[in-house]
Amino acid sequence: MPERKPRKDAVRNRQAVLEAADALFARDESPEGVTLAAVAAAAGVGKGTLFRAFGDRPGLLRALYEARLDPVREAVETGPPPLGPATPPRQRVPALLDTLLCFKLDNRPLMLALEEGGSSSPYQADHYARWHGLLATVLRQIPGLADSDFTAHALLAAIRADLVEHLAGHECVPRERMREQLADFTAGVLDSGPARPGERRVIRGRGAGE
Amino acid sequence: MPERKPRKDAVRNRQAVLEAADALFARDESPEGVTLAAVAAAAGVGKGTLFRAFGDRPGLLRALYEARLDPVREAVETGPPPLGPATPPRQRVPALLDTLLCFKLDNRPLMLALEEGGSSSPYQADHYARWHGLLATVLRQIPGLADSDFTAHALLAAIRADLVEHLAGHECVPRERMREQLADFTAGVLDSGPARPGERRVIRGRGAGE
DNA sequence: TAACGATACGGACCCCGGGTCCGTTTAGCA
DNA sequence: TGCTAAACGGACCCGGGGTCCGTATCGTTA
Repeated sequence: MPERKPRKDAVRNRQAVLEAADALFARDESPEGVTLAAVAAAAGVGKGTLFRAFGDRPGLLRALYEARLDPVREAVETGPPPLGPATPPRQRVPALLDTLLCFKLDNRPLMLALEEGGSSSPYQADHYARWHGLLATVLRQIPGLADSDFTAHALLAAIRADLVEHLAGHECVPRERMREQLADFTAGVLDSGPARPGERRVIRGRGAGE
Repeated sequence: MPERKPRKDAVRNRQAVLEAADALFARDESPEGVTLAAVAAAAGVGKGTLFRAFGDRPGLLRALYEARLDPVREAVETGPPPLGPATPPRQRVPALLDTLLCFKLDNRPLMLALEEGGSSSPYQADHYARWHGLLATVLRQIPGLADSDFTAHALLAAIRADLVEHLAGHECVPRERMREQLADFTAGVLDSGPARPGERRVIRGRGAGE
């Protein structure tokens, strides 16, 4: 793979676009309102340049996300407890979720655009697959938990960008409050322990079709 | 409020559009692909008619949703246990969630379009507010639960249309399996019981800013 | 039943945003 | 300094939501 180095102006422009996008997303609260033409203009660059550098809207969002996420990812992959791999699962799960929540709180417009802006399901995005995979793996190491895959999905759903935005933005729930609520909720899920045998809850029909 | 009766052709056309939309959403799996022009054409009606009858895309979706939901709503509001108001909270919560899940499974494309299609947050929609309000109210009657509002949000998030679609459509999780998973998850949340005093879980920093 | 106002119809039209194309410019190498 | 490959940029295209208004239809009154 030769992978010849890109031209200087290319990297400069790429950077300019990244910064302009960052600024625009931070300023406008509605990510839908941020147009790619506007980003290009703010970066002092033509639309063509922007699209060549990032492919399409999701591509730009992804690039922005990766850049911001980098320190977090490192802390998760190789850092010390309570985030790093050495942490016992029962502690690591809430730490991961809390970190993700804080990240989303710190990058509300971006995360909103990333997760919910696209026309295709956020569950296709591979950043989601990564988090889900990690979380499910850690959950699997906690004995007595029902279905790690589903549990991971459900826990991640509790901190979806638009829910976070709704709580923080519209209902004005303060940061620390949300963190507590999430922690309590997570603890509830994790503590539910091995379902005492024989106490399976029957849900009883009314399933609107079958 | 006189509220004079609408003309016959108006109600006929309205009905035709509703049915055409129903059919189109059922056929195409991707709700994004269903264009309002296509719906109008399928109904044998001009776009103008469609927009006069329903206002805009969300309006049409809402109308479709209300129509389908009607029996469920009735069962919830005035029906017998385990859905109706007479049910003890601990049983009613899982019953409500299971019902909602089944409803979403039975109306996947529609619910997908309704919840995630719009450019604005699904948390603004008042159908969400209704479900959340009901669920939170019931949760509040269960002693020892941390935060009913947040818990309601989180439980509803676990059955968001796009997650349901992802599991049912892409990961091919069968209906009964999903119902079980949801039931187990819900039970875990509900059983977590009154947090033993003094055992508050500290999440310890790493909150990406503060 | 004829005539007339109110109501509804329908599709051409507008707007806007994502994405493309290609003639022009520029970096970087010899 | 000259040459080529790479990058630039903005005019352009496309498709979908939503509007407008001249025309057709309803249904009511005489």
